[in-house]
Amino acid sequence: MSRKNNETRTRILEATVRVLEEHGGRGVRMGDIAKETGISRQAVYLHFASRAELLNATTTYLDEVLDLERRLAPSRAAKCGVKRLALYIEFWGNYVPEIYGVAKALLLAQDTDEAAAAAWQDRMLAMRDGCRAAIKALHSDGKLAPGWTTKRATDVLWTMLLVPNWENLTVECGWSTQQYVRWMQTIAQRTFVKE
Amino acid sequence: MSRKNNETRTRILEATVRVLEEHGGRGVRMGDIAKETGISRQAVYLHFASRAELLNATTTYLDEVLDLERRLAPSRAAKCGVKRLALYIEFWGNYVPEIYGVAKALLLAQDTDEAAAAAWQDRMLAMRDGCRAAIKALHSDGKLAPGWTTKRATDVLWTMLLVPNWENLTVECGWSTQQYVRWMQTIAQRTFVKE
DNA sequence: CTGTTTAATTGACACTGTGTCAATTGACAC
DNA sequence: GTGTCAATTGACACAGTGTCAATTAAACAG
Repeated sequence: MSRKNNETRTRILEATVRVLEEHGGRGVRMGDIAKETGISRQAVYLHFASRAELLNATTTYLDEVLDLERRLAPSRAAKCGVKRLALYIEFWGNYVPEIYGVAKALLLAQDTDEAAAAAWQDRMLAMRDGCRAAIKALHSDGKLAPGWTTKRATDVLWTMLLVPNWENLTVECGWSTQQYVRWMQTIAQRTFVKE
Repeated sequence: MSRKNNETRTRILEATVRVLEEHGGRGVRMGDIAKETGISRQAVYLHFASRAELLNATTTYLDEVLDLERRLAPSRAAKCGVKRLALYIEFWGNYVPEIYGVAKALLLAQDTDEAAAAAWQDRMLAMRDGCRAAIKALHSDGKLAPGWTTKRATDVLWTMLLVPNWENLTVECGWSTQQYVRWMQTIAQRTFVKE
């Protein structure tokens, strides 16, 4: 029934996460995912219409499993803008490593896949909202450094937090996630906070 | 003869730049490049062994045509670290838009193509050297802000200047290249320069 | 227990894109 | 003219995505 149906769907999603994480999101084919799930390649298409849809569903699945909302709570509850900025960076910096494989796959699929490009765009716009909220909190505390508009500061914070930046600092430069979070907080502080 | 041979090779490279630029580096096939050149798809393989080699050769070609060395000269000749940092950012910020299409294609080819990944890596490491030189100049002027090691500052500057950051600020956020350069200079100043 | 439903399987196929190969054309050089 | 070499055409192998039809297997309802 629909019960078994959903179980397999979940098994596919779990397998996708595993295999994508293992390969850093690069060069993973539908057949690899099917094999990891323990079903035939064609059976995957009984649950997901296309590779892009599977990748997209996997990000949503990860958001649930990793409890995105709970993780976002501290930054949202921050009582001042400075704190909110720091907590948002902490949240995101710890979240990226967990979604990295899937994110990278979605990012690379942009080449040929229009739907994948749109899905990625969506996720990034959601992240942007978080950045905007942090900057606005800073602004309404009167703590936004001179020279910044809300829009421009949001743009820069958003860009700073892009996945390729985390990727470069950790994978290429050998930083730990903790170091990444600390320094991003420091730079954001120096860049956006008055005094 | 080899004369005609090289003319066609150049025509292919020119066509590659054109068509890649036009499509933002996304979804461009060997056949598209051949068509743009005005030759058959197979003929492209008489000059370049693979897609990755063509993309790689195109970056080298662009470096020559755009006179990379001349553009690098001002930052190299800077008489103080602060100036060098600003000039390097200016150089790079104005260079990226000109190589964007090819860079993006190379970036996306990483998914399946090992050689493309290596080629991109190489280019990025070269850019990193420029960053390191600027940070070292700053350091030997005694102007590197407290808390930074040369290595860590280089890592951050390098990451800041990554292509996806330029892409996000211009394509997604609508910044002009001039705005990008100005703000990157400002942020780098605030982040790395003492006082 | 039987008949129905539904997930999954197998095998085949269409389609696209990369890369290779063989046979042919056409221009230019000697 | 003959040889050389770039380029052409057409065919092919190969990998990956997505589709389809026929079949198996298991769960479920009566």
